[in-house]
Amino acid sequence: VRAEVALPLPLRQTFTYLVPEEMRAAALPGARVLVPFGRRDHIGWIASVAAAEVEAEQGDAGSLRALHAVLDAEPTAPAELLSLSRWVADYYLASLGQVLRTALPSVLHDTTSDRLRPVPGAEPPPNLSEVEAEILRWLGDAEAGRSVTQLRRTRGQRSWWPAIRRLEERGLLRVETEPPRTAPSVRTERVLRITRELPTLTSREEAFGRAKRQRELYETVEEAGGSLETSHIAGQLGFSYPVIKGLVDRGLASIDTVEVARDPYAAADAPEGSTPVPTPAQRQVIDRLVAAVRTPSPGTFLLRGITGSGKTLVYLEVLKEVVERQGRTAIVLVPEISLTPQTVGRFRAVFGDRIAVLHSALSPGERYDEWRALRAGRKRIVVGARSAIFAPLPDLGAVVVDEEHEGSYKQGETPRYHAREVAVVRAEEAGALCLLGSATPSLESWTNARSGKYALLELPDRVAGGRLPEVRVVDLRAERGAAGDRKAPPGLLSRPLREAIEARLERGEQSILLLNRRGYSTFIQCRDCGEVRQCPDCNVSLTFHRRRSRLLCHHCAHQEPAPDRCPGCGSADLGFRGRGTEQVERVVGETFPAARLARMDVDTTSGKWSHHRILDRVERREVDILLGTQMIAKGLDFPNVTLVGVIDADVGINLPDFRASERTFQLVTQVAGRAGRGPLGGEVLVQTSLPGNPAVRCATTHDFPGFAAEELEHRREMGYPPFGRMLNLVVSGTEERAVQEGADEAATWLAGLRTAAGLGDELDIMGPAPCPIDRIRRRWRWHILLRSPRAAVIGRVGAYFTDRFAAGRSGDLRYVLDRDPVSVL
DNA sequence: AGCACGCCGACT
DNA sequence: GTCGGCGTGCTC
Repeated sequence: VRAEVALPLPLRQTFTYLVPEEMRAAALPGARVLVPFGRRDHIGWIASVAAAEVEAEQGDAGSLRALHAVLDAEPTAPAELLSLSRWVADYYLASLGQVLRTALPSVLHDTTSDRLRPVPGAEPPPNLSEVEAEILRWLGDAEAGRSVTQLRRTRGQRSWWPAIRRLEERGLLRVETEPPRTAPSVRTERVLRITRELPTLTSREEAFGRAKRQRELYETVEEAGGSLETSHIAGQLGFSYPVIKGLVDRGLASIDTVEVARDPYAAADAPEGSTPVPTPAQRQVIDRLVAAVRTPSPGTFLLRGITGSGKTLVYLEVLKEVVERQGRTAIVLVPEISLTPQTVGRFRAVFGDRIAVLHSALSPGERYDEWRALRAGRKRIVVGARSAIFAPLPDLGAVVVDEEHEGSYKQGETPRYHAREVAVVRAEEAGALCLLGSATPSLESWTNARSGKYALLELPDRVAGGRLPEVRVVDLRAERGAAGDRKAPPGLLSRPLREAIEARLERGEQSILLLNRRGYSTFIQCRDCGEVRQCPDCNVSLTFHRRRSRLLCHHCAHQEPAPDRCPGCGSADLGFRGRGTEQVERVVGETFPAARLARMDVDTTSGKWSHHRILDRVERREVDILLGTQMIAKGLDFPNVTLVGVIDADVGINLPDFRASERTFQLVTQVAGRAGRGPLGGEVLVQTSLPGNPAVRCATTHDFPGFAAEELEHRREMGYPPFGRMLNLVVSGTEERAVQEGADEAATWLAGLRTAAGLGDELDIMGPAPCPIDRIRRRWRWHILLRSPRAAVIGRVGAYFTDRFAAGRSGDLRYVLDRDPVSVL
């Protein structure tokens, strides 16, 4: 009997192994196996087992090797998941093994935890082979045993397993496969916590004197809500341990060993008050979905509900039908950033502990626990980000994809799948309902809904008679000319926005300010020689982060101290260009000294639960003005927020990416939706230099259909999605010349394929050209965009390219194929 | 992806 | 003269 085994390598073929007699019962498709591969062992998955008659035809068993072991009594990837993974692998041009690795908890395949233990008192026979003798010698009489990994490390990489098995058979040692570790009940972490507040500037100057880095660290921790994990401070944030110690020695902070912050999701409670009763509009939508979910193939629905229209209640009612009345299971996908205790709380209020939450802060063991609970049917609903689409739920009844337009559903590394598309396929295969929800649907889904491929449902009004907030456009071009407006740099806080904020402060209401750009200023330029400080490893300028007093690269981990003079010519006249959230924070702070500010962007939320800490403060009204990047645009529901200000709606609108306009529209619409969610009503001010731009104009008039119509027209002309399908092929390498030549070669090869396959006008090859960011992490990047009206053409060409062109090459050049790219930067 | 095998410069 | 660089090629 032979098994086809999928390995988590970038090789799309499967490998054939002989299945030893005693493993036959367990060697089922989807089971994990340990196999010898080249000189080492790998964990893979059985893709299929050859039937006896097929085997007879193949002959030649001589070159095949045998499985070392089947690691599962029951396959970890049930048939349903295996078939879904196959689809993902085929569609996104990855190997089945790579997909399974992403789909299943990492403890199942990360490293083998096999331990070798000597058998006490066993007498080694004289006829041992040299390898066998070596293993026994190495193992000695270590009672606790030693791992195969250790063996490899100390004795070298080679295939040890056959010898180990022989020794095991003769009773000279034992192999114990440890079950994957489950979550330790208590984990600890070292946390730096501010113990003394320094409210005034003078007190700060006194406290720190010339200790600049300590002050920067102090303020960084302060920003993150008063405490941060030391590992994070020393790692990602780039402070050294002496700086941490300095703060402690000064008596400003302490280091505590704490039991890990209890998972806030575990404690997420039901919100106060009873579950709302659906409005007639919601009722209608719910009824249609419930009717659908009672049929054998419910299909896919797109629910377009404006911000505040109560989509979550619709989800809850559908889940009640599926889980409570039908006894089936359900998946709810949410963008990672919206996975807040508040969101989870609403689900928990109804379904209690039948819900599993899969979020990024789970340890591998915790993730595995949740996974097993779902698989065993102990939990019936999973709420999670992208990869939760692979949750092992038996008898799936519904898949909900909230904020379906979100780009974060697309995975940025292999396999580059889009969870929304996988959701549609999985639901279809399972006979489950697929429900996509958004206030600003992706143009792909919108088009599918309009063409009838999906059913369209709409919630055009806010619940409880709430109205969409009034939007005022502030034309920055006019503002800039306005005389006498010298209180703030032009373009950051216009007079109308300033007055609006002031009014909120007076009334004790809250404001949200959006600027989708981190840091203080986007680049530093010498006013004398014009030099802009670039990242040494990427072709982008470094962003100045004032609090940390450092220049950071937003594309790699590079950071360096901020210069006080130009490194090129020595001039001290440095210009800080382009504004980010840090600068907004400073200007707003100076303009409204009494206001309590909170800033929320990746720099203030890098600690584990810091973004919940910030949002909690907003909820408790300890914050008057919340400002930040796109992470404040989604899902927040604070009734006391009556003002939303968009500092610069034009950020990103001119990126050389065909989705730039769509993203701008979505962002502005979504953030505008944060205003006026309570009885107090609300107002939105949008500052822009491009009031006529369709994305900006439609967002300010809450006009999704108008935007879609206009943008779709443009996409049609250009043959861009959803009218054409695309594949972005990125060639990268460390030698600029070689990358360009590699890209040329690839393009020529593709052009030849086009001719040979008679694809003529069905395949458009654009490029090669340097990627808009043409160097990242020392690798030069060129790309070729393939475009075709037919998805099948893209699929076939992509598969051909990976298997016939890219597979044959190794070395410095890498070829990455991104199907249905979300961004082509 | 690893990890081999295989041909040309700086070291004991 | 050997150690070691990383350029092709294969892994059931």
